[in-house]
Amino acid sequence: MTRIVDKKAQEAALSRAVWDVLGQQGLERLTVRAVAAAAGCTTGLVMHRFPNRQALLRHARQLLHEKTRARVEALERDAPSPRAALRDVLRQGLALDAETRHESIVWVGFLAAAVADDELIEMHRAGNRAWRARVERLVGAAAPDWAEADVSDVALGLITMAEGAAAFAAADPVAYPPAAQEQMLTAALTAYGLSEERRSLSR
Amino acid sequence: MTRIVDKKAQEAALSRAVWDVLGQQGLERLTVRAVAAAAGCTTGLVMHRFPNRQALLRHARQLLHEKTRARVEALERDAPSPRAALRDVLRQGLALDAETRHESIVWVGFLAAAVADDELIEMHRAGNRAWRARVERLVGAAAPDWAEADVSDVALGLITMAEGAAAFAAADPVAYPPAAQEQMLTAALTAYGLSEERRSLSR
DNA sequence: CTCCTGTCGTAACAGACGTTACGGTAACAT
DNA sequence: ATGTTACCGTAACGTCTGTTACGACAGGAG
Repeated sequence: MTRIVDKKAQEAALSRAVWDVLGQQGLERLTVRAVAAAAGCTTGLVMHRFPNRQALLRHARQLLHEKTRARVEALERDAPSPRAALRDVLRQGLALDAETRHESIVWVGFLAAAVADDELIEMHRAGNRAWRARVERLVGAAAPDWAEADVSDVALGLITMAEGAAAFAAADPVAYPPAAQEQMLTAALTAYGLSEERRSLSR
Repeated sequence: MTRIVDKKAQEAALSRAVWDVLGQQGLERLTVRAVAAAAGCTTGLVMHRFPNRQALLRHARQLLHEKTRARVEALERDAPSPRAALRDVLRQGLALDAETRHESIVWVGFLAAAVADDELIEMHRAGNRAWRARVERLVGAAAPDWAEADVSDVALGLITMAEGAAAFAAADPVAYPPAAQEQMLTAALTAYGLSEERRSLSR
């Protein structure tokens, strides 16, 4: 009939191009032409795969969410203990290397873009609430005897800290090197009584 | 000689217009025309006061930084104790009402814009480092017997938590109501042993 | 009053933008 | 081999962008 093209792979490649432009040139220069150039094609292909720029951005946002979720699930599955799982899952959200630093910049870019796009902000909220629920579950597993309210407060403190640290480190890698972020996370987990080293008796 | 116009006031009004557009329409719609419309003037005045769009954005960024610094200094000056100062200063960084929520959106917008503007990112870094140094000083005053490294780790955990919470709450006010943010902050300060309620003996 | 200097609205410019239309091309079915 | 259908590069469209140029206007100085 017609020749076969891997549409999903093309869409993923274009989404990666969106991440590249967003991370290296910023939201203001995130044009269809720039994405096409980063993907090594022309605007013809981009507009053939997506009805418009909005749909392209939304697909790229969705794919980023799925990517991080897969990474988190793998970390959680492979963790030797609930507290290790909590620590590893939070750790992956930091900006510790070039890739995660890039991801954090892209995350901020999408958040800024969501101001002008109702569906983007809705996607952010859905993903963020799932993320929060996950960390609450991990905190609950790491501290089974805690009251629900304490689990909620601590989980919130942890996810906001991780996200804020990633944003700070992405914007100023020199001032926030990986070691500083890791020590910050360790200090927080220890303070909350969620460190793996020695179990705290209670809060 | 010539008629007198309050240039500083005009620049401030235009900067407020930048904040308005950035917070309500987002970075992508932050055009010179939109700023002029929000300020109730035309592009003629905008381009008469600023050499170009970049300078307008940078001035607005600078003014936002000075605004929050003034607020923080007042809070710090009026605080009854070092621990109250720390708590109040961190609290003002949260997104607890419409104004601070708006400020947080604007902050994210400027951070996203800084990807494409070397001077904006440099301004962010300078302001952020000053902010970090301030909180480190406040933590040191609130816990005089701590080691320098501990002060640094805890201060970093606190500022990243506050910034992350503001961003989350601005993007999803329903899921992150003021009470949740305040409880999160209280829980963190208590966990770190920086609560005002009862002095912790040591970390 | 008459300059005259700074103010700022109006209008236009070139370029970049998202989007549409079209056509050459390549691969599959027959 | 030939027809057919989807693919996608090319080019154009109208719109919107930052920026420039110009001129009308206002108010202190002489």
